[in-house]
Amino acid sequence: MSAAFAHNSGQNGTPAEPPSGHTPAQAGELPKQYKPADHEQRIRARWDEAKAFHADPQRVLRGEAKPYAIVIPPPNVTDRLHLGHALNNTLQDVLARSHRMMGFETLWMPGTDHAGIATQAVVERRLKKEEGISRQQLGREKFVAKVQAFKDEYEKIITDQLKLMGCSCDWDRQRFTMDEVCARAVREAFFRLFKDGLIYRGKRLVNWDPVLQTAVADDECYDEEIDSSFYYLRYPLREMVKGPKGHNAKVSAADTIPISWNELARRGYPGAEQHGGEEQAWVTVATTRPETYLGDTAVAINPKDPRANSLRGLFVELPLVGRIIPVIEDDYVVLPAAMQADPEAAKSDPKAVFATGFLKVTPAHDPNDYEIGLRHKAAIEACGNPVMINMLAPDGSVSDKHGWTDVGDAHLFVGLPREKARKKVLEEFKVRTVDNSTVSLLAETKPYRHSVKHSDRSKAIIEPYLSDQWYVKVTDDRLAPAANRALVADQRKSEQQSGKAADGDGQLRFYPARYAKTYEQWHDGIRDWCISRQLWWGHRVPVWRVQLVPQADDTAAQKSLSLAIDSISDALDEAKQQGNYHILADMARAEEICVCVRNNEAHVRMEQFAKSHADAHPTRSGMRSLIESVQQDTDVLDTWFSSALWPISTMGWPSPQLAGKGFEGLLQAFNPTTTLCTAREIITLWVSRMVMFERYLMPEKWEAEKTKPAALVSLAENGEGRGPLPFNNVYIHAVIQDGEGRKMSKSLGNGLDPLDIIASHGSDAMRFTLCQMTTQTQDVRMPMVKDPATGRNTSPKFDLGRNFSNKLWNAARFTMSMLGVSSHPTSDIPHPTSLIDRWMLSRLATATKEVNDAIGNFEYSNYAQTMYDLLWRDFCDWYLEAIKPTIASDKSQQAVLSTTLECILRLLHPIMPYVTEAIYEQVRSLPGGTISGITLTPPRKAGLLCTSGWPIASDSLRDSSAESAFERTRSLITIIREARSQHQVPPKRKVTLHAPASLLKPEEVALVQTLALIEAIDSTGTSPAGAIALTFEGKQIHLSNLRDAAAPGSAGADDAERERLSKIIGDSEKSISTLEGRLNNPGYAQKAPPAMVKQTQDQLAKAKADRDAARASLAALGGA
RNA sequence: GGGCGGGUAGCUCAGUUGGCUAGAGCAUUCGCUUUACACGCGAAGGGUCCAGGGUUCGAGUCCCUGCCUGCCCA
Repeated sequence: MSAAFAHNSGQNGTPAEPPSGHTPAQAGELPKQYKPADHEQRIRARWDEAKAFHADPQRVLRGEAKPYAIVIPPPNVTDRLHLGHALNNTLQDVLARSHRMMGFETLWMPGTDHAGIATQAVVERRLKKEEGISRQQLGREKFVAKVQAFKDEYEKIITDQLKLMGCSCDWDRQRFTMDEVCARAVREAFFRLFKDGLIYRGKRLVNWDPVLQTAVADDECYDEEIDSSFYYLRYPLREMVKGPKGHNAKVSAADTIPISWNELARRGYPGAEQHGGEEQAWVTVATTRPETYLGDTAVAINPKDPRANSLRGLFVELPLVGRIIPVIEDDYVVLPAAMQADPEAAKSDPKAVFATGFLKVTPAHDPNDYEIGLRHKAAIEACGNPVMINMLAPDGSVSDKHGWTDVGDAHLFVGLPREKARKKVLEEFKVRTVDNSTVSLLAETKPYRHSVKHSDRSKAIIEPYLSDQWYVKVTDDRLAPAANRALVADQRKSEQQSGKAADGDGQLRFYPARYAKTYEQWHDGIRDWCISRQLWWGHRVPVWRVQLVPQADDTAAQKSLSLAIDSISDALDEAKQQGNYHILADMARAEEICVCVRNNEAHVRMEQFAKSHADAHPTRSGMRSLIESVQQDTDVLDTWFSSALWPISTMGWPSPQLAGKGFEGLLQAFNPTTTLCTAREIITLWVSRMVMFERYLMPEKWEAEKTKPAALVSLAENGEGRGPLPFNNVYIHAVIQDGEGRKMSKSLGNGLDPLDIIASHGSDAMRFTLCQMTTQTQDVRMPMVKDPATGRNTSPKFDLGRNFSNKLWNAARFTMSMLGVSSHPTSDIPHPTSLIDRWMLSRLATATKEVNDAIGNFEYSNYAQTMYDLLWRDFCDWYLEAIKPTIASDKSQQAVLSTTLECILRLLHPIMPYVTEAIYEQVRSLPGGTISGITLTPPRKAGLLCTSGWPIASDSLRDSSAESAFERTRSLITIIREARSQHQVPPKRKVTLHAPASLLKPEEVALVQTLALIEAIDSTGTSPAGAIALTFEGKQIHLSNLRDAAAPGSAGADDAERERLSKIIGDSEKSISTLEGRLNNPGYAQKAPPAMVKQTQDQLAKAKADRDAARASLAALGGA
């Protein structure tokens, strides 16, 4: 089957496998190779039919099972899943499946995220490409319908991908961040935060994408260097001649006069005398964005600048605009390199090199200037200017419609896009001069390469832009600080430092622990969260804005405001609505009333109110004379707002009753969820917000609340940020990079599609490999190659998992063939006493413990590696090979074989669900028998392995004497194998071992015979000529009968033997010198633990014995 | 600028409280159509554990400094 076939299947949703009509074959008929495509679809169908992954909250509430819950980090519907998703979801599935088998009532909640800006951008691009129109041309309603259709398409692709990966999600409960259940949660959360004053509207500088025309978050931007220039503009200096006009009245040029260089010189301005005496003086500002001068409201100088003193109290006039703005002093201004304390050092700072010491201050168009503007509000406003003057339209063109009023002669720039405006400004400055002089307003231009913020989605250069946005006041003690208090004590910095429990109250734990620090520091430096986006795809802000008719004076305005509020309340019948509205108005400004609606019913009423207002006859008095317009806020919420509610919204919060039938008891049973499994950049974007919201929105006494009968549980109470956590553990996994350590991305073409891997290697192989590479580091590399046959990317790393699946398959095939031929076991199986069986059970018990520890600590690589060694090394290489002669007749051994295989299947199932389930179909009907000390609880549903019990292996099975005895036998076998290989003994030839009878017990002899191909052991104490000598535990033993006497090649046998012995002597001597060196160190015997010294002495004795024996053999050969 | 990782065999990575004469898989070499598996079996070669200091009887592991590299936050 081809990769292309499977790939298509992902898109149309048809499972990848060809129709097989497969019924479980008899053991003997199983094919030699495990073909994933022959099984995966059938297995998945069996899981689905049995509803094997459907969680029942009632079992938890009745106390029949403990809960285990994971919510999926909802993938964006923007695109199909990549390998990072495959990793993330495999890790979750391993947790879900293992805990389900351990007896927990396990809920893995699936779903997808609407991904506001990302999805809108993709659909907009599609629309432009396919239909050649913009979303504005299509209109909001039709556009949203298009996005909805796109979402449906990708939601299906993603769901199918997850299913093909084998994810054991509770598919009946699948959610989408914009479905009705989640939307209810969003409205409720917004309402409560709004009512409690934790959501506000404010004019701030945001990252503005002028192409998509929306605010974007920092994480939706990237920095990229561009070639640009520093432009040096001259602003003519003036001084005020008239006294203060009224309070903050506009100062005009007429209120000021030009100031000359002579006057500046008189004021002590260094170097003023070098300029033209009575000509008007100027200052030079350096900028990369000259067009923004239209919005300048000050010019700043560093107070340490020697020129500052003489300029204090002066002004500049903005050319063409004519605006008079003050010279202010602010530490932020970078001093030119020459003025700095260490001019040489300053030369490495490009800003200092390019600086003039004067900074144009444009608060509405630069974040630093914004801060400066706020610091010097009084000085700026004294000139009659607002601190912020916005001179751009949302599309990035120069505009006098968005807050810029004193246009003056600058009208020639209005309407120009950013780039054209820049050119035009430079042209105008170049040809104009400072009054009364010949000095050009444009001093010079210097090329400058610097980093500029771009929008991820449109690639446009970000414009810092002043606009009205909604904010969540996360700095409030009930939000970010409460999130930090949620950390467990030993992961909190403050408590680690003080050594005592401070105000922490939570159980939130990060794995690996270092990420707690990332989390804590994020909250320490957090700023209020801008939650509004000027998009069409998302949850619309549930606030209606009521504009009032302007009134003649403040008193009238306030009166009209009160009347309007009353009339709105009446219209909405607020009293009967039981607090479903929150009406907010700024009494001082009295221009607008905000009505926040809590639910859909309230929304509909508000809609009707708006309609009735619009329909009202203009001449009628009453409401119409008070209210100008009524409309819902057009913004939508940041995607993370709905994501932040995911753990509770998916379970029906705020109203399981309204959410529907399947939601009863879900929150009570599964909240807080157990573990969140995600990537590290998500700590700040998502983890933090989920903790803040849930702690704030859920009832403070949730532990007590959730034990009440369902009907009495109240979800409507706000805590003070002391509510329950959304999850107790946060596991942060690695990021998969390509072979060169680069991020996988579409543009680099180095990404891997999970479905391609599944098609070429099988789902289990992919999962095993991903687990195996998941260590505690932060990045893992995945070398990628293009498959020439399919043209698709793949990686040879997945061969590991494919080979391992196949190994398991064949081990099972062999086991079945062995047990299939035997008669059914009697009811009383003797306790296994043979060395090899005791050894196998001991290894099994040890591995089980290691796997349990690994799962508990999220050590996926250890888990996979332990299973690899158990199955491949212990079970296949040694156990299966060793039992071949005895298995057919040994009932006890049959039970060990059968039980061990079943334990391996169960232990491996969470990582490799398909192949283990497929084998289990066969194994269940095999004769076996139980082994005391091993508990294998039968499946709960439909005989499925995925619902069977996790194996329990008693510690009593761990048998150190069996392990050491086997270890000793194994080393003898290895020595013999090495000698055979070096002497090129034909692989099938059985040789003769000459060794004392006391060396090995009979069952050990049997193992050596089987595994090293020994025909017989000769204990007569003699060995024939031509026998070779081996050293085992410092004693000489011999091997003979290596080949037929007449066989060719025997002539060279002595040389081979000499070479072999020389190597042993060399290796031994190297060891001897290392070990002697250690023992001769005087401090060693005195300070090292005695057991350590003893061990070294033993090692030395053995090395010496090995060397001496090899020397003796070499001498006997007549060698050097 | 602040924080967090990584640097060990040709490649990808393990190496948990210091005890190591440093491991695995892949790749390489040699031998095998061994009736579970060639997606396999047996054997072999391959390392200045980034560099330099320090602590210690003993350092891949702990401490300091530096270099390279990646990520997150500003």
